Amino acid sequence: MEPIQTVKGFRDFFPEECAVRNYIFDTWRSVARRYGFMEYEGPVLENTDLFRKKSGDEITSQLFCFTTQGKDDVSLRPEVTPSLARMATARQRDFKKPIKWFQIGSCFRYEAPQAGRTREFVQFNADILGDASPATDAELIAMAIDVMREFGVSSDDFEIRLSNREIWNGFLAQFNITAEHTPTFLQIIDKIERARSEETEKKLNAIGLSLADVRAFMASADESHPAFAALRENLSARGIWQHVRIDATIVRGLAYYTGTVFEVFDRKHGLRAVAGGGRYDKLCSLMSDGKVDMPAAGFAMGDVVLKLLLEKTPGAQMKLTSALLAASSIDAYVVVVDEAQRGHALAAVQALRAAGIRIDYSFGAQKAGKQFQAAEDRKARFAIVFGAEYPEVVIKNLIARSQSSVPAAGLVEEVQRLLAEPAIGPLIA
RNA sequence: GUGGCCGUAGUUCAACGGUAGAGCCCCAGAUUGUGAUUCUGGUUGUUGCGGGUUCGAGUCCCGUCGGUCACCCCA
Repeated sequence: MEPIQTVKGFRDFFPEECAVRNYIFDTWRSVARRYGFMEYEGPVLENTDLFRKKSGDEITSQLFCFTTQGKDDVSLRPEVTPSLARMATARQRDFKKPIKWFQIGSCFRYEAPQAGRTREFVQFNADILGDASPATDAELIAMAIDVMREFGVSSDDFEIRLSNREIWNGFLAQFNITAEHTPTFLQIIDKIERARSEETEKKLNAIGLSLADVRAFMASADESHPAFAALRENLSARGIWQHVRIDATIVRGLAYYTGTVFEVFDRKHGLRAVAGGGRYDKLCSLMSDGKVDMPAAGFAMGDVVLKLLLEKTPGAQMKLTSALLAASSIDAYVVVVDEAQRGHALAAVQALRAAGIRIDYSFGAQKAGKQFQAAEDRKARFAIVFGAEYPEVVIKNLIARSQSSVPAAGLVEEVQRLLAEPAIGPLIA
């Protein structure tokens, strides 16, 4: 019989990987809450029309879509912004503005898996709706920066590449290029650093432009451009403008963005963008058929590229390792040396756990050596030994290799006292 | 969607077209109340799957599935 493998591009999370995933989620969540964002969640499965409405029919080739028994045409979500737009516009009068929401959840895209790209991935989404000011854009960029710093990724390792679609609109107007050419043009700009210049020149000529004009404009679009003035002032006041670099080639594909656009890039490893986002003032109107016209901006960060970056960045690697150890270790392992004391040991296990102490022990009779080895394997800080001397109980510090003895009646208090002391030894978080 | 490379024990990898192996891991013992080291023994494979060539295929060929990388795309 053929073994059943995971579906192409989907992942198992064994405890080791699951701990990494939890660490990433916890970090995202803690920064978002620090910024005063509220967590929400939408359905993983949506009517396919929701995504067609935003992006057009051709996008369905990269959707996980199928027809249900009830003949509904549905898709696993490739992103959460359409769901967010529906939710926010449906009840927008119930929420004071600005609406600051974040979300963490799986998304799905039917694409060829490769480095930094799977078919199932988790995105962190942060959005601010109902406020069109540059202060909103600044808040989102600041949060993106703080998320990276919270992971231990420094300015040596990442940067924010910032642009604004308005500056290209101004450029196109200056050369009297009609709006119908805008998508084509932005696609050319998106690829300008990767494509050969003859190709780019040819494509630009086709819509009445020249590469020299575009290059000249890009060189002029530095941080002194008026489109960046308010953002620059805001982020400078926070002391984080140095993370930002103006890069006019950032246009974010063909999406719904209308103003500020930015991406988070690693600076050393040539990875895909870690995060991307920007202002999308027309999307709510589009998704609500014009009923709700609400400005919005947001960004999304995926877990796959982020994890690659964390593993390649020494400072982030250290934080990750210590978080993993803290998550996987236990406080104490109860060693039953004299099986006659198992009842007393179980009572102590219950009492210690009730006090919030992380305890493990062996289910059956085991030689003492095995039990101490198990305590070591579980990265326990203490071993609590139940032997013939009961009601005296031995508490052994597995790091310092010292031991003491307490009456069973005072065990919980004594263990709490010992745990409150700073651990002596390496790598205890 | 296109192309390159890869697929052998739980894992990391060997094996000229000629009997499928090793390290690690795991389990047990040496060791009757203390973690290391060491030693001993043990479990595990239709060589991803399906065809073909051959006296004989893990090895060569075709297909397929999966992994990986690049291109396309990247909401």
